[in-house]
Order: sequence, then C-alpha cells, then structure tokens
Amino acid sequence: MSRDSAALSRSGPASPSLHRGAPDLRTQCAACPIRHRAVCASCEPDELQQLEAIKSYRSYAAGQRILWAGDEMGFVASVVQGVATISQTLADGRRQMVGLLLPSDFLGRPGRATAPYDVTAASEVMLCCFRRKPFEALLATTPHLSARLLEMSLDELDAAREWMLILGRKTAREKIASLLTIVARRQMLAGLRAVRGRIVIDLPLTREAMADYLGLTLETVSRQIGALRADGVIALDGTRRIVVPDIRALMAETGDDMDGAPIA
Amino acid sequence: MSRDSAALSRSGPASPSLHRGAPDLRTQCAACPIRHRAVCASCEPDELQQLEAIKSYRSYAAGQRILWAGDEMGFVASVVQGVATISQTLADGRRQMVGLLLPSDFLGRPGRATAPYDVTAASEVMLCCFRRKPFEALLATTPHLSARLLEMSLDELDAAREWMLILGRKTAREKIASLLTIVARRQMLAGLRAVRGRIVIDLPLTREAMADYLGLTLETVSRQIGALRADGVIALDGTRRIVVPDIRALMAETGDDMDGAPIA
DNA sequence: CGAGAGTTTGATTGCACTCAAGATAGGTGG
DNA sequence: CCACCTATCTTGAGTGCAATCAAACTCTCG
Repeated sequence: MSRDSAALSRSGPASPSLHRGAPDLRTQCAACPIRHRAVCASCEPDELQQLEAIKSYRSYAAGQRILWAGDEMGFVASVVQGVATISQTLADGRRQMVGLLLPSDFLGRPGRATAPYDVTAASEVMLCCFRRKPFEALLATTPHLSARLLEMSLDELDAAREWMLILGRKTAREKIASLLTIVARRQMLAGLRAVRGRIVIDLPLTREAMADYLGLTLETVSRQIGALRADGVIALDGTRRIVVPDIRALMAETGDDMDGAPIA
Repeated sequence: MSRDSAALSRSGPASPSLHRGAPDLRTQCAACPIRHRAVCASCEPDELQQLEAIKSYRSYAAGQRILWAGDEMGFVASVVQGVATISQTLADGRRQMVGLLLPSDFLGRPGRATAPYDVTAASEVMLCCFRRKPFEALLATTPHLSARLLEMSLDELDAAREWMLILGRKTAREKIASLLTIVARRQMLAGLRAVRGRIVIDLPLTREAMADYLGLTLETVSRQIGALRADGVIALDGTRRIVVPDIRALMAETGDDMDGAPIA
C-alpha cells in the first residue's frame, strides 16, 4: 500500500507533517485534486483565499490513528488523498465502522470540540486541515461554504441510511457485493478506471476493516469474497484489488432493486 | 393509539386535512409546541412571519402512508406531534427502518424533488408543512434557518451512526435495550415523564416496526422484550407502554460504555 | 360477541460466529 | 538473493443465536 506514497509522506509515521508556509503546488487550492468536490467546491477566489489562510496539510501513514474518541479537535478537514475510517467501539471491544472517508469527504463537525469517534488512516492519507474556530467563523459569513457543507452532510446521511439497510437486512454475500458496488460508484464519480465495463476497485481495507464496515467477522468476509470469486462475479489481483468484469452482475448480488441508475 | 387523538384528526384517514387560513391557535408559531426545537428554532419574529406565509398543517391517521419512495415532494415539514417512520425496502420485501421521526424532527431534503424513502405515520401525526420551493429560497437568505438545519442534519447523522453500531454489532437483547434508551432520552429532552427514576416510555410502534428498526424479526423482538420483563429490567403497561423502574439497569443492557451522561 | 390485527410461545432450521490450523504475501536483515 | 518473520488471509469443523415455520392467545374495535 506504499506503492506510490514516497512523494506524499515525508514525515515519520508517528507525527503528522505540517507543510504550512511551503509555497508548494499542493498549497494552492486551484491545483487541488478535490477542488470541485470538497466543502470548498462552490467558493469564489476571494473565499478560497480566506480558507488558505487557515489551512495546513497533514499526512498520516497507513494504519496510523488520526483521532481517538474523546480527543480535543482543533481542526476540521477535507480528505485530499487516501482512505480513512470512522469507527465506534462497544464496551467489550466489538467495533463498527460508521464512516468511510474517501478523497473530498469532510471530517469533523463545526461547533463540536471533541471527537466522538475514532478515525484511522486505512492507507496513506493527506488531509487539508482548517483551524476549527476560524473555520466556524467563515462558515457563518460564507453561504457558499455553509450551503456546500449542508449538501455534503445530507449526502452522508443518505449514505448512512443505505448502510443501515445493508447492516440490518442483507446477507453476508449481499453485504460484500454492496460494499464493492459503493466503492466502485465513488471511484467512478472521482473519474477513475471506467474501462469498458471492466472496473478495477482499489480497496485499501483489510478483511478485518471490511468486516467492521459490514458487521461481519473477517472469516465470513474472506469466505464470501472467495465465493463471489468462485462464481466469476469478481476476480482478485492480490488481496486488496478487485476486478469486476461485469458491474451489473455484481449489482445483481446486492439484493437491491435494480431500478436505480446503471452505475453512477 | 387513538386515546387522545380526537382533537387532532378532523379529516378522514385517507386524505390529509389542510388547516391553512384557519386563524387557529395551532397556526401561530409562538404557541407551537416544537417552537424552540424545530428547524425554525432560532428564527426571529419577522423570519417566522415569512415561514407562516408558506406553511400549512396536515394530519395523518396511524398507519397511513405519508410518502411513497419515488413520490414527488412538494413540501418539507416539521413533525409537530406523533411518530413517523422512514423506511427502505429490498427487492424481495425485506424492510429496514432508517429514520424515526419524533416531534420537532425535520422531514425532507431541500433541493430534492422526489422522496427516496417510504414515510409512514406510526401514530396519529401532525406535520407543519412548508412549500418546498419557497422554503429553499428562504433557506438561502436566512442564516438562522440554514444554520439550524445544518445542526439538525448533523445530529441526525450522529444518530444514524449510533444506529449503525446497534445494527451491526449488538445482540437482540442489546438492540431492544438500546431502542428503549434512545426513545427514553428523546422523551426526556422533550420534557416528559421524568418521575424520580421511574420512566414511562410511550412507544407507538408495533413489534414489527421495532423489528424493522432493529434489523430483527417480530418474534425475536417479542421474545427479548419478554426476557427483559422477566428479568425485572422493564415492566409492561399494555403492549405499547413500557415502564422502566431503573434507567441505569436498562442502560447497562445496551452494551455501550457507561461513560456517557446519565440520561440526557 | 365475533373478527381481525397484533402479540406471544413453541419447535426446528440455518447462517454466520467461534475456535483452530495452515497458507500466502510483504517486508527485513543476513 | 534468499531465508525468515510477522501480518494478513484462507480454510475447516463445530456451535449458537436469531430466523423460520407454526399455532395459540389477547386485545381492541365494530
């Protein structure tokens, strides 16, 4: 998972690196890969300038904790690159992932000072962090920002509700197919890998992380992925990369109504 | 469930009644029971006046569908009174509740024209409906409104995530205890029934609706409620009213960390 | 008092969990 | 370059919790 991460992580794995002040390409919003999908998507140049003044980049190594539940949160952030997970733990250690953060997703809640969930980098992750207090001030005076945040929050709520259906009512096999479909859809929206029906899903999640997403055990995840492979619905390229020869066949395994749009 | 509903429903069960124009007590926001918790909570008098111009009340009988997935939505609304459910259905009929609407909760999504979920009245329900288009216009010009809606959406997202943990990782017994705890907490926040530890939960949900909430079957719900009763954790007053002699004992059954605030 | 929805209880089944080895792969140091 | 080491993943056997199938019971309500 550190195939192409050399350029990204210059700091040690233990402490996030701060690139603030470096007149790097990455500090210019205009060249930002998530410019048109993140919370800042509808901001005007002058509004971006205000955001630039309170932002800084932080990188995290795969596996590194970004936040612990209960931590003081001095910032909110956009995910620029990589995948992070939001999870909750029961008294006896049972864990459930409650959020999957992909590039352009927003992390943190304005008005909340302490993190209610654990956040962990699943792959190499780069965040664009905004100091919380000034961000909240901007939010109050910048409709372009608050309207976009509302829209993103409502999208997340929809995603959470789809996820509830998966957790509450789907079989193990349907859960796996649903997860793969969801990630494939997100990757397509981000403009990646749409090669004539043959879709490659890069899922930097361990079997255990998938199990925590789906409310299963890692053994069941492994068995069901094996079964989908044996049935020709998916193929594996290593353990973390999944090739889907026919996305419609995969979607037929999710248990959903097939009324929705083909893929996106 | 129609014990005290005579004053509420003047319309037949099939078609919602519209009280618009009647200079009734209920049409005055100042006297509204959810005035300080709903989406309009932080609005100034002049802003309320603008809302009054686009609002109307609708009542629904217990069991009546409020919206079907795919329906055109001409309005968004606040729940004034009663309980409604938001649910999703799989191709073969499996159903999962993905939202529980209690008084002051908001229904609908600005910018969305068609309902993605089924919405059903679980008890007698009264909605305060705002025509969607003018509401969206107000939202764009009224920070008091949009900020409150953002806050409420983020609260709902938190609730959805707590719910995911319940669906994904809790046992049947823990699920029941969690549902009761959540409803008890909401009722306390609404200022009801805090009689010296002895809490009465009015849950106008059938066993089947609870099952749809928790990702269980109605038989399992019945059995686990029976088990909690047999263990003295709860008592029943009819089938829909639950008495909790010791809320801490109930919360101990949820599987959660007991770090959180006692009740609220 | 009968009808029907809703609820409870019982018997059995089955899917996913648990416990337990192995297999594979990525990374490290000799 | 290879052998090793640890993570991760796969596979197997047996169990258990909740689902399923089935029937009796209990409220309201007409």
